[in-house]
Amino acid sequence: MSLDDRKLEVLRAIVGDFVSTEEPVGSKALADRHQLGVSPATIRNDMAVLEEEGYITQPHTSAGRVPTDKGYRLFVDRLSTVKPLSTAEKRAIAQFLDGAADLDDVVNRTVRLLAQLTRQVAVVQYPSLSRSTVRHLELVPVGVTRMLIVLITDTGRVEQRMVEFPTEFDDEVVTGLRSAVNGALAGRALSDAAGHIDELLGQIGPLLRPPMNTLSTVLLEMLVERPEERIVLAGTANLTRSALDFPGTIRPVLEALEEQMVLLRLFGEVESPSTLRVRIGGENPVENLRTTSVVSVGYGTGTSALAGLGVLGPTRMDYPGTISAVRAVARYVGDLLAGS
Amino acid sequence: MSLDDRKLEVLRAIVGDFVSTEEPVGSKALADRHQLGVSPATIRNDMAVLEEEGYITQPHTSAGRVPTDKGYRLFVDRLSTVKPLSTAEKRAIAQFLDGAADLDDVVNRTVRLLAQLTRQVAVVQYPSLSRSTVRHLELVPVGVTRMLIVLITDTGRVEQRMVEFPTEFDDEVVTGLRSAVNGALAGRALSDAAGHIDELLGQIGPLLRPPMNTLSTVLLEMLVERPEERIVLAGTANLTRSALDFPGTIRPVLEALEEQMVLLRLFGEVESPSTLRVRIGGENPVENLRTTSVVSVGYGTGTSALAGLGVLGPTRMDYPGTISAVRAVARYVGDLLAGS
DNA sequence: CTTGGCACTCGATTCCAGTGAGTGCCAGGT
DNA sequence: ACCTGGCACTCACTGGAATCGAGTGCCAAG
Repeated sequence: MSLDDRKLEVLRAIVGDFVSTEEPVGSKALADRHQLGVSPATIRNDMAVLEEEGYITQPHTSAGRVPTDKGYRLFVDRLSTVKPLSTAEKRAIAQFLDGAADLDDVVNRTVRLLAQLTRQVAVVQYPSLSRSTVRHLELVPVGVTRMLIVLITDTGRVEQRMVEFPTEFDDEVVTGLRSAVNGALAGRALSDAAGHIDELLGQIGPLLRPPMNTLSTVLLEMLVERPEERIVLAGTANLTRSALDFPGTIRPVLEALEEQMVLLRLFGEVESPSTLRVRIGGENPVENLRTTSVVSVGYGTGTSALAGLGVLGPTRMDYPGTISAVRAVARYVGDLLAGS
Repeated sequence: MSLDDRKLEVLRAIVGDFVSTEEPVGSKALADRHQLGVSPATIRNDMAVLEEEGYITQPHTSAGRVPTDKGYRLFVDRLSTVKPLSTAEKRAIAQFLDGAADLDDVVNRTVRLLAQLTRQVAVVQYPSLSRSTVRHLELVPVGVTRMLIVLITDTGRVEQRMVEFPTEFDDEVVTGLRSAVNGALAGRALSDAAGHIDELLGQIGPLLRPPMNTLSTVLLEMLVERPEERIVLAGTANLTRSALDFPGTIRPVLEALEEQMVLLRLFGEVESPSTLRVRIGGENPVENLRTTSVVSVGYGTGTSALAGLGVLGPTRMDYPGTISAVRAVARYVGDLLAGS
C-alpha cells in the first residue's frame, strides 16, 4: 500500500512544523498552519496511516505526532525541496574563506564557518594524505645520524617524520637519497606510491643501499601504513541549544566526538565530491550517535574527493538548509584548494 | 578577627564533604562523618562565623553550607594536603606517554591522559614557538618561484610556510640562502631571532640580496609576528558529569573552550615550570568561566617553561588530587621532551 | 566556651483535581 | 469511496494544599 500525495504532504508539514516548533504537532495545528484543503479529521485519518507505516509516532497517547527516523528519511529522499542559500549566506562564505593564508587556515575557517552557518557541530577532515599526490619530498639532515623527512602534497599539506639511521651519513648520501626518492615518488598519488618504494632499492648504487633501506621502511609507514588523518571540529556548544533533543544528556555525543576513529568513519568515507550523504538517527553506525543525524559530503579539487566535511546535529534538524550549506561550503573549499 | 584551628578544620571538612557528595553539608552530617570532637551545635556556631567571613554560604535558608570561591581559595592555599598519586596512576602516566613517536603524539597522549586522570577537561599547549630555539631551517624549492620554509625547533615542533618570490631563483641561490639563514639563526631562541634577521641582509653578497629581502620578511612573520600557538583539549564530555555544577547550562563553558584566545590566556601565561596556578571561579578573567576553576602549570625541558597545560572543571573539584595529577604529568612531559 | 533543647524556616515531595490539546471512532453527507 | 462534524476518552501538564524533614538560630544550663 502506498501513500497518496496528500499523506506525503501531511508528512512534510509535520516535519516542517516539528523542526521549527520543537513540539509534537497535532491535527488541528496542522490544518490551521497549512493550506491542506481538508479538515482536521481527515488529517487525523492520514496521520493514523502514517503512524501505522512507521513514519511518525506519538510520544504519549494524548500528544501530537513526531517524525520517526523513517519519516525523516522519506522526507529527505522525496519531500524536501532544495533551499537555496540567501545572498547574505553566500557572501558570508566568500568573506570568511577568502584571505586564508595556508591550509591550516583554510580548514580552521571552514569548520567555524560551517558551525556558524548551520548552527550545528561542524566537522572538517584535512585533505586525506592517501588521496593526495606527492609534490616534493625533502630530506633534512639533523646531526649526523638523524634526518627529518618532510612530505609536501599538492594540497599544501605538510607531514614530517624524524628518522634515526644506524650509521652516519654525509651530504652526498643525503643528496643521492633525495633525488632518488623524488624521482620515484614525486607526482604520484600517495596510495600509489607504496608500490614504487621497492623499486628504489633496485635502482640505486650500492653505497646508498643501506641508508635507503632504513629510509624506505619509514617512507612506507609514512605514506601507507600510517596515513594519519586529521579532523577538526567546531560548534560543540550548539549541542546544548535544545537539551530536549538528547534523551539522557549530550554526554555520549561529546564522547563520540572525541574519538578520531568515529569521526573518520562518519566523515572520511567519501568517494566523489558532490555525493552528499545523510545518516539519520539509527542509520548511524555509532551507538552513541543514534540520536543524531550526520550530513557529510566529500570535497576535492577535481572529480575525486580529497576528504570529507559535514555537520552533526539532532535528528530534528533543518535538513534542506543544512544540506545546502554543507554542499555550498564543500564546493567553495574545493575550488579554493584547486586554485592554490 | 582570625579563624581558630577548629574553624579551619570545619572548613576543610565542608570542602571535602561537598566535593565528594555534591550536596550542601549540614552540621549534623559533619559531626557524624568527621571526628571533630565537638557537637553539632558547636559546629553550627563555627559555621555561622565562617559564613559571616564569606568562606561558606547557604543556597537557601534551610539547607546546609557550600564553600564560596573564597572558601576554596583558603582551602587550596592553607588547608589542602598534597595527595600523592597512587602507584597505579604513576604507572598509567608512564605507560601512556612512553612510546610516543613524535611531538604530535606526545601532546595528544598527554591531553587524553590528563583528562582521564582528573576526569576533567584537559588542555595542553604545544611547546611555544617563541620560547623554543631554532634547530634548523630548511628551504625547499617548489617550482622556480616558490619555496617552502620549514622551521624545526629543538622541541621537535615543525612549522612550515610557503613563499612566493617575485623572480626566479636557481639552486645556487637556494643553497646560499639556506646557509645564510641557518648560520644566523640556528641555535637561537625564536624570540631572540628577530633581531638577527636584519643582519642577514648586510652580510650577504649582492646577488642574494633581492631574494633574501623577500625571505627575511616572511621569516620575520614566521618567527615573531605570528608565533601561532596550538592548543588541544580533551575530555569535554566530563563537563556533563554533574549537570548541577553549572547554573544554566554548560553552554557558555563550551563556547569559551572553543576560543583559542581564551585558552591561551588561561594556559599560555606561564613563567617557569613547577609554578602551579589555581584560578577559582570568579578569579577567572573570562566571564563564561566564572563557574569553573582552572589548574594550570608550565612545563619545560629545563628551568624555563615552554608552554602550559592543565585542566578545567567545576569549582567543586578535588583540588589536591587534580593538582597532583597536573603537576606529575607536567613533569613527566617535560622530561620526555628534554630527552628527545 | 560548649552543649542539648526547641521553635522555626523553607525547599522538596506527594497528592489531587482541573484543564485542554489531541486522539479514535462513528454516523451522516457529498 | 471519501470527507467531515460530533463526541467520548486519554493523559500530560499545571497549580495549590498538605506534609516532610534537613537544617538553622537562639537560648539557657553545664
